[in-house]
Amino acid sequence: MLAKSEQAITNADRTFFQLRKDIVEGIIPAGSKLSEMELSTKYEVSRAVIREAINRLATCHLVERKANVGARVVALSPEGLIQLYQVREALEGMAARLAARYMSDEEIADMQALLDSHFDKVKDGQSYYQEAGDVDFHYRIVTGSKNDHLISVLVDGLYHLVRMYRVQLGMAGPRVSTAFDEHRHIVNAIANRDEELAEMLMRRHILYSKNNIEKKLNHG
Amino acid sequence: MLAKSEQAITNADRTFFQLRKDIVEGIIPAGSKLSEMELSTKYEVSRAVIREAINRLATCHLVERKANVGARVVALSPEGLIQLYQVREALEGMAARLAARYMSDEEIADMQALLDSHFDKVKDGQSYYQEAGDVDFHYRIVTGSKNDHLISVLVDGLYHLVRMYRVQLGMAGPRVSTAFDEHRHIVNAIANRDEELAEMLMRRHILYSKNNIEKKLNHG
DNA sequence: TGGGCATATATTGTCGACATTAGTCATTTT
DNA sequence: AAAATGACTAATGTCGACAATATATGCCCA
Repeated sequence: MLAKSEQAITNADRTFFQLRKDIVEGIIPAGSKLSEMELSTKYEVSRAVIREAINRLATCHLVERKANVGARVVALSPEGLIQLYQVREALEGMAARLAARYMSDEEIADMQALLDSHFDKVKDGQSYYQEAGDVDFHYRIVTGSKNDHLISVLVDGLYHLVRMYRVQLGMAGPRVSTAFDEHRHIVNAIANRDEELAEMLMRRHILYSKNNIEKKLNHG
Repeated sequence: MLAKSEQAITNADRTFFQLRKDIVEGIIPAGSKLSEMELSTKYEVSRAVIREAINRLATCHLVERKANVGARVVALSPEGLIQLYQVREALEGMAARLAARYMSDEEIADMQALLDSHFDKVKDGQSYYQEAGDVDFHYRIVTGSKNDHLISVLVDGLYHLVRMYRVQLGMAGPRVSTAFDEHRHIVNAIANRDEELAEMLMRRHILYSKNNIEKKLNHG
Protein backbone atom coordinates (compact mmCIF):
# COMPACT_ATOMS: atom_id res chain seq x y z
CA MET A 1 0.00 0.00 0.00
CA LEU A 2 1.19 3.49 -0.71
CA ALA A 3 1.20 6.46 1.61
CA LYS A 4 0.08 9.60 -0.16
CA SER A 5 1.54 11.60 2.76
CA GLU A 6 -0.92 14.43 2.48
CA GLN A 7 -0.44 15.62 6.02
CA ALA A 8 -2.52 18.36 7.53
CA ILE A 9 -0.59 21.28 9.01
CA THR A 10 -3.27 23.81 9.65
CA ASN A 11 -6.92 23.71 10.70
CA ALA A 12 -7.94 24.62 7.17
CA ASP A 13 -6.05 21.53 5.97
CA ARG A 14 -7.88 19.23 8.35
CA THR A 15 -11.24 20.75 7.54
CA PHE A 16 -10.51 20.54 3.81
CA PHE A 17 -9.57 16.85 4.04
CA GLN A 18 -12.61 16.07 6.18
CA LEU A 19 -14.99 17.91 3.88
CA ARG A 20 -13.45 16.29 0.83
CA LYS A 21 -13.86 12.86 2.34
CA ASP A 22 -17.46 13.55 3.33
CA ILE A 23 -18.27 14.77 -0.17
CA VAL A 24 -16.53 11.92 -2.00
CA GLU A 25 -18.24 9.33 0.17
CA GLY A 26 -21.61 10.96 -0.22
CA ILE A 27 -22.06 11.82 3.46
CA ILE A 28 -22.62 15.30 2.11
CA PRO A 29 -24.92 14.58 -0.83
CA ALA A 30 -24.03 15.48 -4.39
CA GLY A 31 -25.75 18.67 -5.49
CA SER A 32 -26.43 19.89 -1.96
CA LYS A 33 -25.71 23.40 -0.81
CA LEU A 34 -22.79 24.15 1.50
CA SER A 35 -23.74 26.73 4.11
CA GLU A 36 -20.71 28.39 5.65
CA MET A 37 -22.43 29.10 8.98
CA GLU A 38 -23.82 25.61 9.23
CA LEU A 39 -20.47 23.95 8.47
CA SER A 40 -18.59 26.26 10.81
CA THR A 41 -20.79 25.16 13.73
CA LYS A 42 -20.74 21.51 12.65
CA TYR A 43 -16.95 21.25 12.25
CA GLU A 44 -16.29 23.65 15.15
CA VAL A 45 -14.09 26.09 13.29
CA SER A 46 -14.52 29.68 12.22
CA ARG A 47 -16.11 30.67 8.94
CA ALA A 48 -12.71 31.76 7.64
CA VAL A 49 -11.31 28.23 7.63
CA ILE A 50 -14.55 26.90 6.14
CA ARG A 51 -14.28 29.44 3.37
CA GLU A 52 -10.70 28.45 2.66
CA ALA A 53 -11.63 24.78 2.67
CA ILE A 54 -14.53 25.41 0.29
CA ASN A 55 -12.25 27.38 -2.02
CA ARG A 56 -9.86 24.46 -2.17
CA LEU A 57 -12.73 22.09 -2.88
CA ALA A 58 -13.67 24.37 -5.75
CA THR A 59 -10.19 23.99 -7.25
CA CYS A 60 -10.72 20.19 -7.15
CA HIS A 61 -13.97 20.70 -9.03
CA LEU A 62 -15.79 19.00 -6.17
CA VAL A 63 -17.89 22.10 -5.47
CA GLU A 64 -19.00 25.05 -7.56
CA ARG A 65 -19.05 28.53 -6.16
CA LYS A 66 -21.10 31.57 -7.15
CA ALA A 67 -20.34 35.05 -5.90
CA ASN A 68 -22.76 36.29 -3.22
CA VAL A 69 -24.74 33.07 -3.51
CA GLY A 70 -22.66 30.23 -2.12
CA ALA A 71 -21.22 26.85 -2.96
CA ARG A 72 -22.89 23.60 -4.02
CA VAL A 73 -21.48 20.11 -4.25
CA VAL A 74 -21.15 19.10 -7.89
CA ALA A 75 -23.89 16.96 -9.38
CA LEU A 76 -22.98 13.57 -10.82
CA SER A 77 -24.13 13.14 -14.40
CA PRO A 78 -23.36 10.92 -17.36
CA GLU A 79 -21.96 13.91 -19.25
CA GLY A 80 -19.75 14.82 -16.33
CA LEU A 81 -18.39 11.30 -16.17
CA ILE A 82 -17.65 11.23 -19.90
CA GLN A 83 -15.87 14.58 -19.75
CA LEU A 84 -13.88 13.40 -16.75
CA TYR A 85 -12.62 10.34 -18.56
CA GLN A 86 -11.83 12.31 -21.70
CA VAL A 87 -9.42 14.40 -19.66
CA ARG A 88 -8.05 11.33 -17.90
CA GLU A 89 -7.38 9.69 -21.26
CA ALA A 90 -5.37 12.68 -22.47
CA LEU A 91 -3.50 13.28 -19.23
CA GLU A 92 -2.72 9.71 -18.18
CA GLY A 93 -1.83 8.78 -21.73
CA MET A 94 0.80 11.51 -21.67
CA ALA A 95 1.81 10.40 -18.16
CA ALA A 96 2.49 6.88 -19.42
CA ARG A 97 4.53 8.28 -22.29
CA LEU A 98 6.59 10.42 -19.93
CA ALA A 99 6.93 7.57 -17.45
CA ALA A 100 8.47 5.47 -20.21
CA ARG A 101 10.90 8.31 -20.81
CA TYR A 102 11.78 9.42 -17.31
CA MET A 103 11.21 6.64 -14.76
CA SER A 104 14.42 5.15 -13.40
CA ASP A 105 15.12 1.45 -13.85
CA GLU A 106 14.69 1.07 -10.10
CA GLU A 107 11.27 2.70 -10.08
CA ILE A 108 10.20 0.44 -12.92
CA ALA A 109 11.44 -2.62 -11.04
CA ASP A 110 9.50 -1.50 -7.96
CA MET A 111 6.39 -1.10 -10.04
CA GLN A 112 6.80 -4.55 -11.53
CA ALA A 113 7.15 -5.96 -8.01
CA LEU A 114 3.98 -4.14 -7.05
CA LEU A 115 2.15 -5.71 -9.96
CA ASP A 116 3.45 -9.16 -8.93
CA SER A 117 2.02 -8.72 -5.44
CA HIS A 118 -1.25 -7.62 -7.01
CA PHE A 119 -1.18 -10.73 -9.15
CA ASP A 120 -0.93 -12.92 -6.04
CA LYS A 121 -3.95 -11.21 -4.53
CA VAL A 122 -5.98 -11.52 -7.70
CA LYS A 123 -5.03 -15.21 -7.89
CA ASP A 124 -6.23 -15.68 -4.31
CA GLY A 125 -9.53 -14.17 -5.26
CA GLN A 126 -9.06 -11.06 -3.16
CA SER A 127 -11.01 -8.76 -5.38
CA TYR A 128 -10.53 -5.66 -3.25
CA TYR A 129 -7.76 -5.16 -5.77
CA GLN A 130 -9.94 -2.75 -7.67
CA GLU A 131 -10.06 -0.03 -5.08
CA ALA A 132 -6.52 -0.13 -3.72
CA GLY A 133 -4.42 -1.73 -6.45
CA ASP A 134 -5.81 0.22 -9.34
CA VAL A 135 -5.30 3.51 -7.52
CA ASP A 136 -1.77 2.48 -6.60
CA PHE A 137 -0.90 1.59 -10.18
CA HIS A 138 -2.18 4.78 -11.73
CA TYR A 139 -0.58 6.82 -8.97
CA ARG A 140 2.84 5.36 -9.74
CA ILE A 141 2.57 6.05 -13.45
CA VAL A 142 1.52 9.62 -12.88
CA THR A 143 4.28 10.40 -10.39
CA GLY A 144 6.67 8.59 -12.73
CA SER A 145 5.98 11.24 -15.36
CA LYS A 146 7.98 13.68 -13.22
CA ASN A 147 5.63 16.40 -14.46
CA ASP A 148 4.37 18.57 -11.59
CA HIS A 149 1.38 19.91 -13.51
CA LEU A 150 0.27 16.45 -14.53
CA ILE A 151 0.68 15.15 -10.99
CA SER A 152 -1.16 18.06 -9.47
CA VAL A 153 -4.14 18.07 -11.82
CA LEU A 154 -4.64 14.32 -11.55
CA VAL A 155 -3.72 13.49 -7.95
CA ASP A 156 -5.04 16.63 -6.26
CA GLY A 157 -7.94 17.09 -8.61
CA LEU A 158 -9.47 14.55 -10.93
CA TYR A 159 -8.79 11.40 -8.91
CA HIS A 160 -11.06 12.55 -6.11
CA LEU A 161 -13.86 13.14 -8.58
CA VAL A 162 -13.24 9.69 -10.04
CA ARG A 163 -13.47 8.17 -6.58
CA MET A 164 -16.65 10.11 -5.97
CA TYR A 165 -18.25 8.57 -9.04
CA ARG A 166 -17.00 5.10 -8.10
CA VAL A 167 -18.14 5.25 -4.50
CA GLN A 168 -21.53 6.80 -5.13
CA LEU A 169 -22.34 4.58 -8.08
CA GLY A 170 -21.18 1.49 -6.17
CA MET A 171 -18.43 0.17 -8.36
CA ALA A 172 -17.38 -3.40 -7.71
CA GLY A 173 -16.79 -4.59 -11.18
CA PRO A 174 -15.80 -7.93 -12.69
CA ARG A 175 -13.17 -5.99 -14.54
CA VAL A 176 -10.49 -6.87 -12.00
CA SER A 177 -8.59 -9.55 -13.86
CA THR A 178 -8.82 -7.98 -17.31
CA ALA A 179 -7.71 -4.63 -15.88
CA PHE A 180 -4.79 -6.43 -14.32
CA ASP A 181 -3.64 -7.72 -17.68
CA GLU A 182 -3.88 -4.23 -19.11
CA HIS A 183 -1.72 -2.93 -16.30
CA ARG A 184 0.87 -5.57 -17.08
CA HIS A 185 1.06 -4.63 -20.72
CA ILE A 186 1.46 -0.97 -19.86
CA VAL A 187 4.29 -1.69 -17.44
CA ASN A 188 6.00 -3.85 -20.05
CA ALA A 189 5.83 -1.03 -22.57
CA ILE A 190 7.34 1.35 -20.01
CA ALA A 191 10.08 -1.15 -19.17
CA ASN A 192 10.87 -1.35 -22.89
CA ARG A 193 10.96 2.46 -23.04
CA ASP A 194 8.32 2.33 -25.76
CA GLU A 195 6.67 5.72 -25.27
CA GLU A 196 4.29 5.41 -28.17
CA LEU A 197 2.94 2.05 -27.06
CA ALA A 198 2.76 3.04 -23.39
CA GLU A 199 0.59 6.03 -24.23
CA MET A 200 -1.64 4.08 -26.56
CA LEU A 201 -2.20 1.24 -24.10
CA MET A 202 -2.94 3.62 -21.25
CA ARG A 203 -5.47 5.49 -23.35
CA ARG A 204 -7.18 2.26 -24.29
CA HIS A 205 -7.15 1.12 -20.68
CA ILE A 206 -8.92 4.28 -19.59
CA LEU A 207 -11.40 4.06 -22.44
CA TYR A 208 -12.32 0.51 -21.38
CA SER A 209 -12.60 1.64 -17.79
CA LYS A 210 -14.91 4.45 -18.86
CA ASN A 211 -17.11 2.11 -20.85
CA ASN A 212 -17.34 -0.20 -17.87
CA ILE A 213 -18.41 2.44 -15.36
CA GLU A 214 -20.66 4.01 -17.98
CA LYS A 215 -22.52 0.73 -18.37
CA LYS A 216 -23.13 0.64 -14.61
CA LEU A 217 -24.37 4.20 -14.70
CA ASN A 218 -26.91 3.65 -17.46
CA HIS A 219 -28.59 0.45 -16.41
CA GLY A 220 -27.28 -0.19 -12.90
CA MET B 1 -10.91 40.04 -31.06
CA LEU B 2 -12.55 37.87 -28.50
CA ALA B 3 -13.98 38.91 -25.17
CA LYS B 4 -13.13 36.45 -22.45
CA SER B 5 -15.83 38.08 -20.31
CA GLU B 6 -14.17 37.33 -17.01
CA GLN B 7 -15.98 40.01 -15.08
CA ALA B 8 -15.17 40.84 -11.49
CA ILE B 9 -18.04 40.73 -9.02
CA THR B 10 -16.31 41.02 -5.70
CA ASN B 11 -13.24 42.80 -4.39
CA ALA B 12 -11.38 39.50 -4.23
CA ASP B 13 -12.09 39.06 -7.95
CA ARG B 14 -10.63 42.44 -8.81
CA THR B 15 -7.60 41.92 -6.62
CA PHE B 16 -7.07 38.47 -8.09
CA PHE B 17 -7.20 39.76 -11.67
CA GLN B 18 -4.89 42.65 -10.84
CA LEU B 19 -2.37 40.43 -9.08
CA ARG B 20 -2.50 37.90 -11.88
CA LYS B 21 -1.84 40.59 -14.46
CA ASP B 22 1.04 42.04 -12.44
CA ILE B 23 2.59 38.60 -12.05
CA VAL B 24 2.17 37.56 -15.68
CA GLU B 25 3.65 40.82 -16.91
CA GLY B 26 6.55 40.64 -14.50
CA ILE B 27 5.61 43.78 -12.55
CA ILE B 28 5.79 41.45 -9.59
CA PRO B 29 9.00 39.55 -10.35
CA ALA B 30 9.06 35.78 -10.79
CA GLY B 31 10.32 34.04 -7.69
CA SER B 32 9.59 36.95 -5.38
CA LYS B 33 7.77 36.61 -2.08
CA LEU B 34 4.19 37.78 -1.66
CA SER B 35 3.69 39.44 1.72
CA GLU B 36 0.04 39.59 2.72
CA MET B 37 0.46 42.73 4.81
CA GLU B 38 2.44 44.52 2.16
CA LEU B 39 -0.03 43.68 -0.60
CA SER B 40 -3.01 44.59 1.58
CA THR B 41 -1.65 48.11 2.04
CA LYS B 42 -0.54 48.39 -1.59
CA TYR B 43 -3.87 47.30 -3.10
CA GLU B 44 -5.90 48.94 -0.31
CA VAL B 45 -7.91 45.90 0.71
CA SER B 46 -7.95 43.74 3.82
CA ARG B 47 -5.68 40.76 4.30
CA ALA B 48 -8.66 38.44 3.87
CA VAL B 49 -9.19 39.37 0.23
CA ILE B 50 -5.44 39.22 -0.42
CA ARG B 51 -5.39 35.73 1.05
CA GLU B 52 -8.26 34.65 -1.16
CA ALA B 53 -6.59 36.17 -4.21
CA ILE B 54 -3.32 34.41 -3.40
CA ASN B 55 -5.15 31.11 -2.96
CA ARG B 56 -6.68 31.50 -6.40
CA LEU B 57 -3.29 32.33 -7.86
CA ALA B 58 -2.02 29.11 -6.31
CA THR B 59 -4.70 27.11 -8.14
CA CYS B 60 -3.42 28.67 -11.40
CA HIS B 61 0.08 27.49 -10.46
CA LEU B 62 1.24 31.10 -10.63
CA VAL B 63 2.29 31.11 -6.99
CA GLU B 64 3.31 28.40 -4.56
CA ARG B 65 2.18 28.46 -0.96
CA LYS B 66 3.70 26.93 2.15
CA ALA B 67 1.85 26.66 5.43
CA ASN B 68 2.96 29.17 8.04
CA VAL B 69 5.58 30.50 5.68
CA GLY B 70 3.88 32.31 2.83
CA ALA B 71 3.56 32.41 -0.92
CA ARG B 72 6.12 32.99 -3.66
CA VAL B 73 5.66 33.71 -7.34
CA VAL B 74 6.71 30.69 -9.37
CA ALA B 75 10.18 30.71 -10.89
CA LEU B 76 10.51 30.40 -14.65
CA SER B 77 12.80 27.57 -15.68
CA PRO B 78 13.48 25.48 -18.78
CA GLU B 79 12.12 22.39 -17.00
CA GLY B 80 8.97 24.25 -16.04
CA LEU B 81 8.44 25.34 -19.62
CA ILE B 82 8.94 21.81 -20.93
CA GLN B 83 6.50 20.37 -18.41
CA LEU B 84 3.98 23.07 -19.27
CA TYR B 85 4.08 22.23 -22.95
CA GLN B 86 3.88 18.51 -22.27
CA VAL B 87 0.55 19.10 -20.56
CA ARG B 88 -0.58 21.46 -23.29
CA GLU B 89 0.22 18.85 -25.92
CA ALA B 90 -1.92 16.25 -24.16
CA LEU B 91 -4.80 18.56 -23.31
CA GLU B 92 -5.04 20.58 -26.49
CA GLY B 93 -4.55 17.50 -28.60
CA MET B 94 -7.60 16.01 -26.93
CA ALA B 95 -9.38 19.36 -27.28
CA ALA B 96 -8.83 19.30 -31.05
CA ARG B 97 -10.14 15.73 -31.21
CA LEU B 98 -13.25 16.67 -29.26
CA ALA B 99 -13.70 19.85 -31.26
CA ALA B 100 -13.79 17.73 -34.42
CA ARG B 101 -16.48 15.64 -32.75
CA TYR B 102 -18.65 18.24 -31.07
CA MET B 103 -18.29 21.66 -32.71
CA SER B 104 -21.33 22.71 -34.68
CA ASP B 105 -21.02 23.45 -38.38
CA GLU B 106 -21.73 27.07 -37.58
CA GLU B 107 -18.95 27.28 -35.01
CA ILE B 108 -16.56 25.76 -37.51
CA ALA B 109 -17.61 28.25 -40.17
CA ASP B 110 -17.04 31.11 -37.70
CA MET B 111 -13.60 29.76 -36.93
CA GLN B 112 -12.75 29.55 -40.62
CA ALA B 113 -13.87 33.15 -41.03
CA LEU B 114 -11.66 34.09 -38.12
CA LEU B 115 -8.70 32.43 -39.78
CA ASP B 116 -9.45 34.27 -43.02
CA SER B 117 -9.34 37.61 -41.22
CA HIS B 118 -6.08 36.52 -39.64
CA PHE B 119 -4.78 35.68 -43.10
CA ASP B 120 -5.49 39.20 -44.29
CA LYS B 121 -3.54 40.66 -41.40
CA VAL B 122 -0.62 38.33 -41.93
CA LYS B 123 -0.61 39.24 -45.61
CA ASP B 124 -0.50 42.94 -44.68
CA GLY B 125 2.52 42.25 -42.56
CA GLN B 126 0.75 42.98 -39.27
CA SER B 127 2.73 40.57 -37.19
CA TYR B 128 0.93 41.34 -33.96
CA TYR B 129 -0.99 38.27 -35.07
CA GLN B 130 1.10 36.15 -32.74
CA GLU B 131 -0.18 37.58 -29.48
CA ALA B 132 -3.86 38.04 -30.30
CA GLY B 133 -4.59 35.67 -33.16
CA ASP B 134 -2.85 32.66 -31.72
CA VAL B 135 -4.62 33.04 -28.39
CA ASP B 136 -7.94 33.45 -30.19
CA PHE B 137 -7.43 30.32 -32.24
CA HIS B 138 -6.48 28.06 -29.37
CA TYR B 139 -9.25 29.49 -27.25
CA ARG B 140 -11.86 28.56 -29.87
CA ILE B 141 -10.60 25.00 -30.18
CA VAL B 142 -10.59 24.50 -26.44
CA THR B 143 -14.09 25.86 -25.91
CA GLY B 144 -15.18 23.84 -28.95
CA SER B 145 -14.30 20.66 -27.06
CA LYS B 146 -17.38 21.30 -24.86
CA ASN B 147 -15.40 19.77 -22.00
CA ASP B 148 -15.62 21.87 -18.84
CA HIS B 149 -12.55 20.32 -17.21
CA LEU B 150 -10.44 20.87 -20.29
CA ILE B 151 -11.64 24.45 -20.63
CA SER B 152 -11.06 25.21 -16.98
CA VAL B 153 -7.58 23.73 -16.70
CA LEU B 154 -6.38 25.42 -19.87
CA VAL B 155 -8.15 28.77 -19.91
CA ASP B 156 -8.17 29.50 -16.18
CA GLY B 157 -4.84 27.83 -15.49
CA LEU B 158 -2.15 26.97 -17.98
CA TYR B 159 -2.70 29.76 -20.50
CA HIS B 160 -1.75 32.40 -17.96
CA LEU B 161 1.49 30.57 -17.25
CA VAL B 162 2.12 30.33 -20.98
CA ARG B 163 1.59 34.06 -21.33
CA MET B 164 3.94 34.63 -18.40
CA TYR B 165 6.69 32.75 -20.18
CA ARG B 166 6.01 34.54 -23.45
CA VAL B 167 5.92 38.01 -21.94
CA GLN B 168 8.89 37.66 -19.65
CA LEU B 169 11.06 35.96 -22.25
CA GLY B 170 10.08 38.51 -24.88
CA MET B 171 8.47 36.37 -27.54
CA ALA B 172 8.13 37.97 -30.92
CA GLY B 173 8.96 35.09 -33.18
CA PRO B 174 9.27 34.68 -36.93
CA ARG B 175 6.93 31.75 -36.51
CA VAL B 176 3.90 33.81 -37.45
CA SER B 177 3.29 32.65 -40.99
CA THR B 178 4.23 29.00 -40.44
CA ALA B 179 2.02 28.85 -37.33
CA PHE B 180 -0.78 30.25 -39.44
CA ASP B 181 -0.48 27.39 -41.92
CA GLU B 182 -0.58 24.90 -39.07
CA HIS B 183 -3.75 26.54 -37.77
CA ARG B 184 -5.32 26.18 -41.19
CA HIS B 185 -4.55 22.50 -41.42
CA ILE B 186 -6.01 21.89 -37.98
CA VAL B 187 -9.22 23.72 -38.84
CA ASN B 188 -9.49 21.74 -42.05
CA ALA B 189 -9.18 18.48 -40.14
CA ILE B 190 -11.89 19.64 -37.75
CA ALA B 191 -14.13 20.67 -40.64
CA ASN B 192 -13.65 17.18 -42.10
CA ARG B 193 -14.55 15.68 -38.72
CA ASP B 194 -11.23 13.84 -38.76
CA GLU B 195 -10.61 13.46 -35.02
CA GLU B 196 -7.42 11.48 -35.36
CA LEU B 197 -5.78 13.97 -37.69
CA ALA B 198 -6.99 16.99 -35.72
CA GLU B 199 -5.39 15.65 -32.55
CA MET B 200 -2.15 14.73 -34.27
CA LEU B 201 -1.79 18.09 -36.01
CA MET B 202 -2.53 20.00 -32.82
CA ARG B 203 0.05 18.00 -30.89
CA ARG B 204 2.65 18.67 -33.56
CA HIS B 205 1.74 22.35 -33.62
CA ILE B 206 2.32 22.61 -29.88
CA LEU B 207 5.56 20.66 -30.11
CA TYR B 208 6.86 23.05 -32.74
CA SER B 209 5.73 25.98 -30.64
CA LYS B 210 7.60 24.54 -27.67
CA ASN B 211 10.77 24.05 -29.66
CA ASN B 212 10.55 27.64 -30.84
CA ILE B 213 10.16 29.22 -27.42
CA GLU B 214 12.73 26.82 -26.04
CA LYS B 215 15.27 28.04 -28.55
CA LYS B 216 14.68 31.60 -27.38
CA LEU B 217 15.06 30.53 -23.79
CA ASN B 218 18.40 28.80 -24.29
CA HIS B 219 20.31 31.28 -26.39
CA GLY B 220 18.17 34.40 -26.45
C1' DT C 1 -56.15 37.66 -9.81
C1' DG C 2 -51.64 38.36 -11.39
C1' DG C 3 -47.54 41.03 -11.60
C1' DG C 4 -44.34 44.30 -9.96
C1' DC C 5 -42.17 46.75 -6.22
C1' DA C 6 -40.61 47.52 -1.49
C1' DT C 7 -39.27 45.56 2.62
C1' DA C 8 -37.28 41.85 5.51
C1' DT C 9 -34.14 38.25 6.38
C1' DA C 10 -30.56 35.32 5.90
C1' DT C 11 -26.25 34.45 3.64
C1' DT C 12 -21.91 35.77 1.80
C1' DG C 13 -18.13 39.38 1.52
C1' DT C 14 -15.00 42.21 4.16
C1' DC C 15 -12.60 43.91 7.96
C1' DG C 16 -9.44 44.58 12.10
C1' DA C 17 -7.64 42.23 16.19
C1' DC C 18 -5.73 38.29 18.41
C1' DA C 19 -3.26 33.56 18.47
C1' DT C 20 0.20 30.80 16.71
C1' DT C 21 4.04 29.57 14.15
C1' DA C 22 8.64 30.02 11.64
C1' DG C 23 12.87 32.33 11.37
C1' DT C 24 16.63 35.19 13.60
C1' DC C 25 19.91 36.35 16.75
C1' DA C 26 22.12 36.41 21.01
C1' DT C 27 23.60 33.56 24.72
C1' DT C 28 25.36 29.56 26.82
C1' DT C 29 27.57 25.19 27.16
C1' DT C 30 30.68 21.51 25.83
C1' DA D 1 35.03 27.52 18.27
C1' DA D 2 30.93 25.10 17.16
C1' DA D 3 26.55 23.53 18.31
C1' DA D 4 22.52 23.78 20.89
C1' DT D 5 19.10 26.49 23.30
C1' DG D 6 16.40 30.21 24.43
C1' DA D 7 13.88 34.53 23.73
C1' DC D 8 12.51 37.95 20.21
C1' DT D 9 10.31 39.37 16.01
C1' DA D 10 7.67 39.33 12.10
C1' DA D 11 4.85 36.84 9.37
C1' DT D 12 0.76 33.65 8.68
C1' DG D 13 -3.46 31.35 10.76
C1' DT D 14 -7.79 32.12 13.09
C1' DC D 15 -11.52 34.46 14.98
C1' DG D 16 -15.90 37.29 15.76
C1' DA D 17 -18.30 41.46 14.20
C1' DC D 18 -19.89 44.47 10.60
C1' DA D 19 -21.24 45.61 5.59
C1' DA D 20 -23.14 44.37 1.24
C1' DT D 21 -25.77 41.40 -1.54
C1' DA D 22 -29.35 37.93 -3.02
C1' DT D 23 -33.57 35.64 -2.06
C1' DA D 24 -38.12 35.42 0.14
C1' DT D 25 -42.24 37.67 1.86
C1' DG D 26 -45.96 40.47 1.57
C1' DC D 27 -48.08 44.58 0.03
C1' DC D 28 -49.90 47.53 -3.49
C1' DC D 29 -51.76 48.39 -7.91
C1' DA D 30 -53.60 47.43 -12.51
